[in-house]
Amino acid sequence: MERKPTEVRQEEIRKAVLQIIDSEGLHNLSTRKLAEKVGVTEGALFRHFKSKRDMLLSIIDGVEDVLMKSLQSVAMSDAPSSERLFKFLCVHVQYLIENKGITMLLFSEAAHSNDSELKSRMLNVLNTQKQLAKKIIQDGIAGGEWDSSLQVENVATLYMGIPISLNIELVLNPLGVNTENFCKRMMCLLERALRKTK
Amino acid sequence: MERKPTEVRQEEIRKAVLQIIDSEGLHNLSTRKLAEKVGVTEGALFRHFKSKRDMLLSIIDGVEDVLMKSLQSVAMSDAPSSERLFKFLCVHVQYLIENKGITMLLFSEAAHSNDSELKSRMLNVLNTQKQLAKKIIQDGIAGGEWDSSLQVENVATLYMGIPISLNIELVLNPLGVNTENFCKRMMCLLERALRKTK
DNA sequence: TTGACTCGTAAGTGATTACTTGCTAAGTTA
DNA sequence: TAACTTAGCAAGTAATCACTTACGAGTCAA
Repeated sequence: MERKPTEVRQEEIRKAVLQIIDSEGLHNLSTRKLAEKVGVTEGALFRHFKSKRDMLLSIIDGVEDVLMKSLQSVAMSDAPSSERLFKFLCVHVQYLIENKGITMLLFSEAAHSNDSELKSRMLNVLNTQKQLAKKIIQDGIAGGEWDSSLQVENVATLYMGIPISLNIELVLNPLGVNTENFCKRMMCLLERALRKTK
Repeated sequence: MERKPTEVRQEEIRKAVLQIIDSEGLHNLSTRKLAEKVGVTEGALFRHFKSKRDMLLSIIDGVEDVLMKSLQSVAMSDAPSSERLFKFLCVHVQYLIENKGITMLLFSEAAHSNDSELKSRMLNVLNTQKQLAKKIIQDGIAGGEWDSSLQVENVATLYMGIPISLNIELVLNPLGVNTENFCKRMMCLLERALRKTK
């Protein structure tokens, strides 16, 4: 029976939640499995979070504090647009790789949660990601880097599929995905789509 | 108490399963909700499928028989590659719009199911989609339509994100997505990425 | 030393899960 | 019409769900 301060256990629980979602899916996330993974009894979990829902909300807090702030600062920087877009994609993908359950949690809860606070916060994260991507693309077009006949909205829609493409890759090919180069390979295609028609 | 032949009820049940997955997610698909939606008791469901698992397997049967066969025939046709790719995307997207729970079911079960038959069939569907897309792209490059410096694999990865981008759009913007033009808008960007660098 | 506080356990709680049982009436065939 | 099959119902089942309760043991300040 190992005792740890509540902040440490909370972090362990959040990590375990994401691990279970990543490996078994949200519908297999039970407090029993979670307790087993953390190495405590079910009762102990509720010492640190008042409900399962609160664990998920705490995870979103982390996404907003870490990922969204980074994305925001990249999108608002004054680097050239193509550099910004690449950096944006890298930060985005890196975070999803290091926090593997997030993609499914975000996507699944944004679409299907019957908890309106949870749902709206998930939707907000997705929507903000898209708006930031749009800003970069818009800047690149206005600044003459990219083709002015492009529709910003469409490029942003295409962009939003990319992080999930990575998840599909990892599922189809769990061993051999080159996550290092993933961003470069996708950025190369985005650049081709964005460049000016001469 | 309305009696219907088992084939009719089976189809009603499959539709109801997908409706629930689409609107509330796989983790909210219970036999209770399902029975309510179909308009029978829970017991009656098990007259037509021997388990909940069997309902999902029957849905995959449909995906393989209808969607995959159509995609196959489009990919193998002798039309120009850009026409084939557009048709491929249209057939793909059209099916997902008409069977709205499929995307989440495919994606979620392929990644997370602990049922190995279910999982491998879902993976097979995703993998086949990607392989067919690769064939079209490869043909277009070999035939001189598209740029020979492109990596087929990367374009196919990008392609696989597009149907899910549609889902994200529908979630972010449940009323106002122009699904009519979605394929055209995405195809336009794909064409830009694929065209030759002069 | 005592008393408060914190983090843990074991053993519950009622609700919900997928699924089964025993029965009945409608439809079909002999 | 009688016999059989099919598709429905109401009322169960054990298992699992998220969560609670009552209690104990370590830490630390007064």
